[in-house]
Amino acid sequence: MSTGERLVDAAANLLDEGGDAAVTLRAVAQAVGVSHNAPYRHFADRSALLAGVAERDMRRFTAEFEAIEQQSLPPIDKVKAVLTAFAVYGDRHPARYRLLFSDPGIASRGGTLEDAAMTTFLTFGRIVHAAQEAGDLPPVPTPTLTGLIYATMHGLLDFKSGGRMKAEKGFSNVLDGVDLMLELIGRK
Amino acid sequence: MSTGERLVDAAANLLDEGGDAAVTLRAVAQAVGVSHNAPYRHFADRSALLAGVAERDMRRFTAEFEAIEQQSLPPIDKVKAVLTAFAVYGDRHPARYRLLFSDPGIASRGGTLEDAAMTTFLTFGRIVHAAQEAGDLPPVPTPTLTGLIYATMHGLLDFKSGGRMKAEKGFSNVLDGVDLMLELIGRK
DNA sequence: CGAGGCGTGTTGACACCGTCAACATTCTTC
DNA sequence: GAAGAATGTTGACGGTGTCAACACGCCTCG
Repeated sequence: MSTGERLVDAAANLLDEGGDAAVTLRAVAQAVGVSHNAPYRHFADRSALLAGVAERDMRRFTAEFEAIEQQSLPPIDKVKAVLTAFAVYGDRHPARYRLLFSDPGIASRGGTLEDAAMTTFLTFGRIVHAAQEAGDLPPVPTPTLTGLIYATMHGLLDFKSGGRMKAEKGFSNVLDGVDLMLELIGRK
Repeated sequence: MSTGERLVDAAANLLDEGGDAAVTLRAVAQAVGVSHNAPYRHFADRSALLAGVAERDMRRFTAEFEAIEQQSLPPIDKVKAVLTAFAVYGDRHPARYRLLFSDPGIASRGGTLEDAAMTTFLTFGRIVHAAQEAGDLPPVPTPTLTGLIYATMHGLLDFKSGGRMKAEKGFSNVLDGVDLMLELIGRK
């Protein structure tokens, strides 16, 4: 594994253990066993390192979704499987989840990360489209519906990972919210 | 205006102008015209100052919602008015929006801010409940439905304010997404 | 074969930040 | 009017991102 990859790995671990604030270039370098300035040989600055983590995880999402797409399942169950994958990731790696889907300044840095994010979205879009054709989701334009489901999922997860999903929000569980949404949205 | 209030004001302005990173205790102090350590006489630390901004804005939301509640409008239009208020605020003050509804560590600091957030949610809940009674929203439990609408709204706004609402997401506008959601969710 | 360039790593420095401690001043209250 | 709290100031500390300068090894090409 190259030093660059090891830096991304270490940054991801620190993100899991101590959140965004724990990802210090110095701490990352120390975890890999190099000097405090070595990361600059691989990433332009701290933000670029975090973008590296985001891009790696985003590509993993795409791969996971493509695997789901090719399973033999009812189309609506594939949609649920994708949303479950989001929820599991958000649960296990809240700081990384927020980095990928909520951090400002990471999304807008353009380049390969943006491409990866779009690919993930388009993959999900194909799965939504199949569920529409099966009649399990309403026949509104696919990108719009995909965006709406995506955003709902994200809102629930962001509330949860930000500590804002208390009793008064009416859910004990993100997936309950997802199921309710799909039920309400689904064609009657 | 007390120095404490002026500090909150200055912090809110810096948030609008340069985002979270621009809110330096030293910059806030300078904007108010006091020494770099004066803020510590009013807030325990940087996080407490930001929580002060969040609480002030959260209470303003509650007041705005209560005003909407008492207008003479069809119940479903009150729901839309509330969601529009969210959207306008998120558009004008993205960094503050994220502070209130997405920042981890601000929500979980407990105390009066948490109370204010719950009050805002409950106020919105009453407005949703009225729309349910009018038959414009499905008769699922009100806290659950309120949470779902709240989360969807938040997901759309968070994508937008984080620079993640591109063409491929299917919306040019947050309110389009909100309208679609209400339409899909509304009883047929 | 050797010289030069480039990728990689190191040390050291700088400005800036949040925070703490100590001291000064003003306001309140009995 | 004195005591004490509230408020403000100066100065220092460790930690952080980043830049500059230097060192080493590998590849390339004349």
